[in-house]
Amino acid sequence: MYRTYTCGELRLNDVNKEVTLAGWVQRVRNKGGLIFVDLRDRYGITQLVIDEHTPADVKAMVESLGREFVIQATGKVIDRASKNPKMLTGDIEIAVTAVKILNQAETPPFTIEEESDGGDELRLKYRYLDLRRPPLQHNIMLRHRMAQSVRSYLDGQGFLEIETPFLIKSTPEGARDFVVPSRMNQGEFYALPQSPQTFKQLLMVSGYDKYFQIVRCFRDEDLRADRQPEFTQIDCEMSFVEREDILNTFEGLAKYLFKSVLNIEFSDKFPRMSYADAMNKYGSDKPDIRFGMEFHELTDKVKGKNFVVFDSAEYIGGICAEGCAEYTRKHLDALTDFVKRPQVGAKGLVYIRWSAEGIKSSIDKFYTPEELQAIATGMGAKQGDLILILSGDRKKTQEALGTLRLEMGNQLGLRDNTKFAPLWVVDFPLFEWDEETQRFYAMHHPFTSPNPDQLDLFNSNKKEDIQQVTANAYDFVVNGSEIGGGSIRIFDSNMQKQMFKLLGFTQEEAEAQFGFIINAFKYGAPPHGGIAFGFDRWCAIFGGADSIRDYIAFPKNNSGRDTMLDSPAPIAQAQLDELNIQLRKK
RNA sequence: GGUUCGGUAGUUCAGUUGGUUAGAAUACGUGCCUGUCACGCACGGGGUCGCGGGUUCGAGUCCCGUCCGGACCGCCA
Repeated sequence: MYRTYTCGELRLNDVNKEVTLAGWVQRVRNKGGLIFVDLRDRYGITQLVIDEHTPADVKAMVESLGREFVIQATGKVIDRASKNPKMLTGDIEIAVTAVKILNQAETPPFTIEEESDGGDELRLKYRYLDLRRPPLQHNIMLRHRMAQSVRSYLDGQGFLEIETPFLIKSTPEGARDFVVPSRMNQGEFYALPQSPQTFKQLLMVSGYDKYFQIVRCFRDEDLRADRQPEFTQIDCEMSFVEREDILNTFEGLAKYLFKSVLNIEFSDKFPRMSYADAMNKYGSDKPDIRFGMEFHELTDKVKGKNFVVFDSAEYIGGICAEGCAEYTRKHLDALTDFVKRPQVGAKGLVYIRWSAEGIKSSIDKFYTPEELQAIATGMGAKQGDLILILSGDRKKTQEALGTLRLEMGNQLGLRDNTKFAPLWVVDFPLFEWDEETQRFYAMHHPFTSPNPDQLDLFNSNKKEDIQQVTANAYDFVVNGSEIGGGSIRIFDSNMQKQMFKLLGFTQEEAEAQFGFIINAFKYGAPPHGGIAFGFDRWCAIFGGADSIRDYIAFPKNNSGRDTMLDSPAPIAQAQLDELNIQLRKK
């Protein structure tokens, strides 16, 4: 037997037990006559002690230990002379009588402790070492608990976990596909699924009325801190349901996870907000409602004072930053630079400071103090507050103001990662008009149904009507992060035909791409709908982190590379020959 | 595809206007140390300043190119 206990479980009431532990040497503190060794495994750290009672050969062996050696240590649990209240095992230590080196280790390139000295790139390259660190181990364990809770809840609700294929067919809509060449069908390619969307709808046709899967999905698009080319979804679909049924079922899942993983209870129903409200109040379809600072539209209130910027703007809106009237000119300039960065895209920033000395603004030339005070009061501001105003195109300006709002939230410490504000966003537009290609795209996907009260608009074929159609779709948002989204699907073939028509598909194109599902729907498709959650993101949010990378055991870097494997990589000529693929010279 | 920041010791970083032998911390090695737990003290080894070119009497520092990495925009139905 390699061990009788783990390095995390021994306590004062284990004193005098003869134990054997196994693990990695985190640190050796050699005091001369007295040596301490921190022995680590995934359960914790236990201190080994070598003193004058320890056999000389054991002491010599301990003196030869290096960081990350794998050892087995036997000894007696003793009450420590000097306890460490910061450690769970800090009341005891092991008086070592025997040590065996199970494996030596080279000195690792960074320190493997709570806080590593290594940079991100290096730690990704040696991911297997980074994963030894307690913070990463906690993340991986959190992910495990989340997955178990999801299964336990959905199983309890009668859902079946059903696997769907990874080698499927490429479709030009949506994200770029990862493609896989077929050896047996030369010149043809599989695609890896962006999601099991069509399969789960087929499973509804097959009568499995509650389906779920914790499943890997693939998208060949550029990465972000919260986006990986392969990621995991909690993919769900139900039959004989309306929107309300779905929202209730999965609000139940969310509450179950909050309770079982974080021990946070939500007694009230999660708030719901229309897409239009979200854009008008927060400039985002995934608003962070941990704090207020809602937009106030000023478009009709501030025009006509010869301030050309405002007079020519389609939209003027502002936010009120409570207690920020004392911001210095330098600070305000920095905020101006922030919104003028190309990523945000505002042309400038107008401010109104309402301090004890009175009202001061960047537009004093055009507005009297009384007018400015009226604007401020109309926005619910009081003395001590700072008002920030952007103007321009409606959508772009709202989005920029939304970015500024989040920045102010960050600066004012209003975005506390231990607080959670879940939210359903509903009534999204069904279509997005693309100027470049002069056609509509499905905002969600082409199987999303319009809201039941929108059918006249949906069938009208007029561009201005179509643009207004809202979808029977919903997103689940937590703390400004989109955690999940779904819709009630189209199950009527005439409605599906109209959908393809509006998206600019000919009958033949629709047949070629989605023939299998159109066919399937001819044989008795039940009304159905579903939702998919970004599992990695959900884990990161629960862990209070911005990046999903630390919740994925082996993630890719910003350029989609695995620096540990050094992939992607070229393949052998023989492999290419077998696939009948010839690489083009650059 | 774009914007922006970075690449100097194993690691994390500093390096002034272009000027002597490129520094610190940490890690590593050796020695001392009986209550450490970020142990302490002393000594020591450790550098193709990402790579290529240019300007200059002289380049870690300035210029051009290139590679790599981070954040973001586009993209992500």
